Amino acid sequence: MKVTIKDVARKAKVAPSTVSRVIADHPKITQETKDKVRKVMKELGYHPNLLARKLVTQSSQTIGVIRRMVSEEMIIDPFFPEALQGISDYLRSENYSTISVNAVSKDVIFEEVEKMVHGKNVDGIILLYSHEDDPTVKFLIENKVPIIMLGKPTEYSDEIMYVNNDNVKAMYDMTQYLIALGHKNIAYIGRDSSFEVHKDREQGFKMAMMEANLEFKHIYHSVYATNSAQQIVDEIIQLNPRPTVLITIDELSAMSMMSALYKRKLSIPDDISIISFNNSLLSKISSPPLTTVDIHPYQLGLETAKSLINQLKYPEAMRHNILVPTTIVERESCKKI
Amino acid sequence: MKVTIKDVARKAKVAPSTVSRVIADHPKITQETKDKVRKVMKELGYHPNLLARKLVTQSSQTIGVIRRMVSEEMIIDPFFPEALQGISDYLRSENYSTISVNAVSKDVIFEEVEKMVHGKNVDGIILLYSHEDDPTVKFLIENKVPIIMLGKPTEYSDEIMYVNNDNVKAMYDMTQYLIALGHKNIAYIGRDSSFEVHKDREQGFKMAMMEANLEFKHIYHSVYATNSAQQIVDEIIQLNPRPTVLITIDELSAMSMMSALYKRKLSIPDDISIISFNNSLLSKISSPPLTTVDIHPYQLGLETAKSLINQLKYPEAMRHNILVPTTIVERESCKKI
DNA sequence: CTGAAAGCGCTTACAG
DNA sequence: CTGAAAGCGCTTACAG
Repeated sequence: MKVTIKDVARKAKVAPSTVSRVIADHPKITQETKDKVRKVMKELGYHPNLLARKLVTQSSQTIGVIRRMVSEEMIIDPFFPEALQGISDYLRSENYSTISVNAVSKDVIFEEVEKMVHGKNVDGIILLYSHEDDPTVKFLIENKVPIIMLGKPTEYSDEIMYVNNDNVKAMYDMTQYLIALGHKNIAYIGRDSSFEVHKDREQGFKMAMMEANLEFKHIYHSVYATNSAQQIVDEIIQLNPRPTVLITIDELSAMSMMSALYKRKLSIPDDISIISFNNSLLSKISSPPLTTVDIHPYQLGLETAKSLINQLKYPEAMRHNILVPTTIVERESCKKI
Repeated sequence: MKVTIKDVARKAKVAPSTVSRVIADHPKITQETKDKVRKVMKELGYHPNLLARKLVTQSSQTIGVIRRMVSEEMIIDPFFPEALQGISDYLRSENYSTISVNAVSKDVIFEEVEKMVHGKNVDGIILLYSHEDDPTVKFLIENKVPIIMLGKPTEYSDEIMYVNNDNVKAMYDMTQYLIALGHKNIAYIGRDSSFEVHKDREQGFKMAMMEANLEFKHIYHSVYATNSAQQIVDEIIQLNPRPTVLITIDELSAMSMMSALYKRKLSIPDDISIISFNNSLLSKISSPPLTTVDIHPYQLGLETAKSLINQLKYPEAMRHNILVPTTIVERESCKKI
């Protein structure tokens, strides 16, 4: 039933080592023997046992992709499937498999990562999140595991290569865009700033406002839950003067703000404008379609994977981080005033 | 640097086989030697090499999760991350890893599955899709790979165990619910019926309409692209009499319909009602929040994983399929008339 | 209760 | 250009 390299060798009347070399398409094997061996492999239905190969080559040809959700709801954020697709498409093209860990709990993540690193199950790790004081990062650095971060490292920033957007600039640009449209009273709805991305975005917002000599007093930090959105919206619409535009930092946040606004009988963008980040399909099909910053999640994922594979191939190469540019996509949720 | 079972054995003055038995917590090893060996493992920082173990035990302790997207946009459907989470949570609890394949192309999927099966990289496969004439399913059956399907098999239904909702009943119930609310003129927006789920839902709809002696002439098949949504909506609103409610079969479809309706200045649910399926966070935060059928994706995923692991543990056990019940969740997108 | 030995299915110096 | 041998790091009958 199970056919191994020995069976092939026997039937083709060569040594197992020769069969192995044929599989690897070793240049010094004659075409003749290659053909002969390959024919036998076909006949016997031989397929190499990858486990055995991994054991001897000491390489797992698989990459661990670690994702942490701060909240249960983050699971449906369209950023992740798109980034993950970029990662797995690239890894597949390089003949790597991906094994993924996704959890809310820091401890679960730590355990899983420890297990896969010590068990030699992965050649490298992609970290899809970045926040302060993360034991997993510490562990990976100490064990010299090749890693790359999609996002911006808070610690060990000299040792971790990363791929990211320039989030300060992205938000700076977006704010300038709003100002150019005539908006002066802008409300900013961010998120928990223990994540680097949110710190950066907030900073970009403040920079642009300061430069334009505008006040930035309406800064909120939403959590994913919907009632918090309603609460924020209710606060905002009672402000006098009322902000003319809401900046949200992802599509899920934008959607819940819109819901809350509709509930208060406000229409978008006639009564109030709203903009967001990501530009997944969700932005296109929302009502109305969202003006948004395209952060190119697929591209981010792809570059991240590429960068890690490069690290594995050329461990001595110069470290360098990659910034994927962002672009503003105009749709119908934001009007000129 | 690298510490193996031999190093531990030497330092603990026992045989490697004893160390191995300590790792496995073999009952016949005295507590004394266990303690001694474990102490040395700690001191040396020993961690078992999982690759080696897998090779000798002929088990990979990993499950392949295969997903096929009919369209690029399907990638952000919130059904999948929730189902996947259910799967990976369960697998982790049983000490299995998951390795995933996600692609649009049938050929890519087939190749990847072939590679992981032949390479002994997986102990079993979870199929997250079901449609006609799928070479991957054929391959898995022929190679006697343990599989389970989340969805309903079209072929080999005697050989494939599956976990599913009763989609006929789910849609039948929903249609009855709408009829009870006073809706008589109902438009149904389904999808490509080469997927089993869509056939079943459509059938449930027709059954309920027939039973109530209502006509069901407004049946559309949307694709994921937004312009098709606008087209369908434009057709529907010109009908005379105009349908009072739209049935959509997932949240993405619902969102794009709502967008298209808003563009034509119709308000939901005052001018027209809309209902959907899934009940992820998206339904809650949409504007207005969607009345929807909860198909319990997390539970579906969990049961699927559980069922596969059971198959692996007890290969001789009776096959049985699992149906996860659905529930209607009332929100604000559908009114009584 | 523990050890010596064989073996899982490959790859890769080392010879020739 | 190809083969014989050793070895990757474990587990598991088989002895004792």
